[in-house]
Amino acid sequence: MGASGPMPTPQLLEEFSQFFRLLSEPARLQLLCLLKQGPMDVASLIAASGFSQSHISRQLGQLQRAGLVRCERDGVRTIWHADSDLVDDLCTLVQTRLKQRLEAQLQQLQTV
Amino acid sequence: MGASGPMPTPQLLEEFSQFFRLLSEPARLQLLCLLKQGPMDVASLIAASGFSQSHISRQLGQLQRAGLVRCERDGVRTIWHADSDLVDDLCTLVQTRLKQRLEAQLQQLQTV
DNA sequence: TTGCATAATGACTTCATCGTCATACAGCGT
DNA sequence: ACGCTGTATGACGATGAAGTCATTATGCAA
Repeated sequence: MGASGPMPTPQLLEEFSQFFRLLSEPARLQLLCLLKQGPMDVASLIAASGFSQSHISRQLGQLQRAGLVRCERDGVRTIWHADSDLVDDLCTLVQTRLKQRLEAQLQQLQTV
Repeated sequence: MGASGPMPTPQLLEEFSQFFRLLSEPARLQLLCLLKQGPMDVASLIAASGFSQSHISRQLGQLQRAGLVRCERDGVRTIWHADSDLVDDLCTLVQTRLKQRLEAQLQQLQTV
């Protein structure tokens, strides 16, 4: 009953944590959400986020290495695309959980 | 078609990233997985993980504040429980994605 | 070629968090 | 009361990543 799956290997734990670390930075999460709305070049990302050019470039690099975004050169510009629905799914799960917690806390207040 | 949900508010992005940050540490992930197997006291967690007592205590504190674990005192011992299936679900999603990526890379090698 | 615009990278500072050591706290037994 | 065991916490050094500035690479136009 309480039984659960096997313990993940240390390597897998490491990979999981590395992945989650990518999402642990609001800046990266925001870039991912912006790109989710549609492909954008860096200039547009700067305008939409307020971050510096080099900061954005670095974060996109990390996301690209993880396969969460990809880029396509258009002349002198670089158009970036979100390349996975995974992040949305993860955020949806987390959001549901956050809601449950707040509702539970609300109940507690009302009961007492 | 490519249309996606609305941009999350900055506060929500912050909450998401804080949550993912919790999972960005292999130690915490490991503790969560261990507790997933069943409730344990700190001594057992020390034996199973090899981490120091104070380190484990701190990590459990963070996980508790996020509602991912809860504890119950049994005399002088503290029994810790995993308190959510969320992490398993998140890891499952991530693992699926990692697998897809590796398979894609494998295909590339075979095609070329 | 030169000049201009866009994007990526090196070097650096700053800041947060891990992880440890030592200590304090809490509960049980004598 | 005291000691003993198990756990939590303050203080601190070390490590890693964020974010910026300056520079370099890349592509287009004249």
